[in-house]
Amino acid sequence: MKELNPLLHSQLRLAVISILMNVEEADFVYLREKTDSTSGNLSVQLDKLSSAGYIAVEKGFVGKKTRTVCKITEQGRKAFEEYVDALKQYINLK
Amino acid sequence: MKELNPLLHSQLRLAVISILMNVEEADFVYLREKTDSTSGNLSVQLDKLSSAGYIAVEKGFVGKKTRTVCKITEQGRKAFEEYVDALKQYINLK
DNA sequence: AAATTTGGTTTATAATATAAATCGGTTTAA
DNA sequence: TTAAACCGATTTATATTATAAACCAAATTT
Repeated sequence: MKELNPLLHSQLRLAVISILMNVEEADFVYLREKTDSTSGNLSVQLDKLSSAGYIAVEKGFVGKKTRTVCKITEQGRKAFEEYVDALKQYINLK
Repeated sequence: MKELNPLLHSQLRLAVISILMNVEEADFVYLREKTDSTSGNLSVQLDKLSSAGYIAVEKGFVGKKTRTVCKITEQGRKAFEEYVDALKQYINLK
């Protein structure tokens, strides 16, 4: 049985990647709301995804307020697709 | 986003349940080989599945040797199906 | 200008997964 | 026989992970 990439096999990180697969980009606040997570948890998990090269994180400003924007990378896309592929072995999709 | 039942969202437990979904029953040694896990790890995870009522574990003998046989329960089946259902939200299947 | 809110990071704690050590019994080989 | 190696499995110790609590700097509100 194929292994399930542990970086993606985590509810919050998977949710983030899943969202980022379907949008051009998403900011911190949006991700926090969509995933219904705490800022601390999200921050940590974004760091992990970013360190792995699965997402790109850019910090900027909107007016005077900071804004952290995330985008999935090509590597991230690939990892996600492989993860889904491995998962199919477990959940036996028709 | 629906939550992913943490009891099933674990590589080894998911593998076990996935196997048990497709066979009438399976013994400890078979599960250990199929999942390529250690006895210790498997034993712990079977306990958790069993305590949750997701599998039924029976200890018996084959000749003089002990044999631990596992079967998925109705509850386990249901939990697995719900898990797969929730997962679909994340992996966006066509 | 104090209090509150916003966007986020750091750090402490709780939960989890995993492997190492151990156990009761069996078979094998001396 | 009996000691060594082996088998099926459990217990326990350790490493890893996830999560929330506490915190921080800047902005906004009162």
